[in-house]
Amino acid sequence: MAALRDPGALTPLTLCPNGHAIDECSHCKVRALSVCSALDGDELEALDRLARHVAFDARATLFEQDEASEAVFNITGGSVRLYKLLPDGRRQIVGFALPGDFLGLSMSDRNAFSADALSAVSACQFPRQLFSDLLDEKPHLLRRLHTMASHELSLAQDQMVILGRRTAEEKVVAFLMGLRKRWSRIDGSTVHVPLPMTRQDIGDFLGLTVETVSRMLTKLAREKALVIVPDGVRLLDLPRLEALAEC
Amino acid sequence: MAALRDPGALTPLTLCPNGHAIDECSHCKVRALSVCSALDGDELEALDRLARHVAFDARATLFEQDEASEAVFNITGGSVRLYKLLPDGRRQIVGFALPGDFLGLSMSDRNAFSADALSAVSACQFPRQLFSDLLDEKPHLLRRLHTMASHELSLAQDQMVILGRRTAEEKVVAFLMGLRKRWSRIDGSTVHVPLPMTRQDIGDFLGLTVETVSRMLTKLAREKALVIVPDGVRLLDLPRLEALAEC
DNA sequence: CGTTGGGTTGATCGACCTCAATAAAAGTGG
DNA sequence: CCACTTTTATTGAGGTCGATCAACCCAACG
Repeated sequence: MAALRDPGALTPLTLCPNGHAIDECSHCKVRALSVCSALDGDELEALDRLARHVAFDARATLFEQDEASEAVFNITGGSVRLYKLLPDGRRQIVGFALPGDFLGLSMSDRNAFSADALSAVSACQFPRQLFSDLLDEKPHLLRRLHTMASHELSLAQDQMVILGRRTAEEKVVAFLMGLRKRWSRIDGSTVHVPLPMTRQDIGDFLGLTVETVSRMLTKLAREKALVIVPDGVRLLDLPRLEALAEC
Repeated sequence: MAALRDPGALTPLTLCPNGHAIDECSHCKVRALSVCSALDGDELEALDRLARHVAFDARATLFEQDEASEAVFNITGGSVRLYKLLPDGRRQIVGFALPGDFLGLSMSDRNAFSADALSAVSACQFPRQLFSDLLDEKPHLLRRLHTMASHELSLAQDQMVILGRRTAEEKVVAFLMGLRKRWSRIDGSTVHVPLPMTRQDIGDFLGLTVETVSRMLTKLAREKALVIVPDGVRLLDLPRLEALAEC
């Protein structure tokens, strides 16, 4: 695990040769959440032969918008920011990838967005074309991928409601509640919500400015709905927060 | 086709018995755009056995948010509004379905949104469970569905940029340009953009009020960037509009 | 006809943005 | 380990874009 913090690692590092990968997978903490779940021994083996276990330093780029897509990733640790840039510099973050999330669901040949590491990130990397070929051989894997893509689509539509029809306060609360739900599947935590991204990132995800995000968080803290802690928040008044996030 | 305008048709009508359905399909105008494309004879036949050709009057409901999903649809004519409602009545339209579009890509057992007809609509309807079973037998069909879902996801992410990081004017222009692109694949038109939805619908899609949508359209018309015509707009200054929509 | 549902236009208001200053935290190099 | 810089976060004052409220027009239709 020391390799994760290798200060020179601006490019992916192979943590272990493919020959040992089965061992890696059997220890994988996000197996049940990831694309690998619900695959039988045969399928998992085929998938595993394609996998390279890689790590990225915080701030490293996984891939960039409009570039040819060479690989797809299954995130096993850390968190990743996914965003689109407008020509004039305005930025919209389209999602944050957490452990268990899959990048490249669409299998398209060009990246629809950029992705970079918010913290040290570990991932399983698969060559895109080989992974795509495998999908044609393993319908079970394809079905799993489709289920994950459908879930992503559903989250994207929820985000549309948040962006289009909610107030600044509601946006921030909905964001926290949504993130809390996702973290809880990973680390089981209930009231502590780690925020590995900056206020600016949250703003660019919610269609707000940094200042407004900061103001809303302090307002919620002043009203004792939550406490701001180092690298995150602790939720205090869940009923009130759930009412604000509604549905 | 008279059945499409049957005034009593609040529930789906079968346009033809299943036995004739192959004939229906061979005449289908949106075949190349829809889920049916790129399927071989065997697959198309299996799909066809499940299909019921149905029609809805304008304003009819195809299905409602949170209800158990009983069927999936392939739209063959007309247009459909897809939306989510907040408990307090605020509405976010998550998309407009045009001919060739598929409703139910996610195959989930509950509808993530409501759908109702903006105009008279014709569609191929498939029982959800049977369609899902067919996906397990025909990987080719699943792959096609996944490709369509990925495309939807990409559109949803583009919409996030529009909702989160664009001005009212840019939103309206981006909406028109996006719709133009979609219509052009169906009817080949280039500068005429039919708008079967109300200004309110456009507002609820873009996160704006009716008044703002109306004001932006008149502004664009005043500046000779477009002309407002009955049931749509005609785009005049494409370079200017493309510049406003950027990327 | 009157009624109803869309659409447009104007006047006013307020939620959020912008600009600016400061504080706190995290690196960085000696 | 401590000065120094850089990045991130907070807070305040003032401005603006789009919302709200209200009036009116127009076409469709019973």
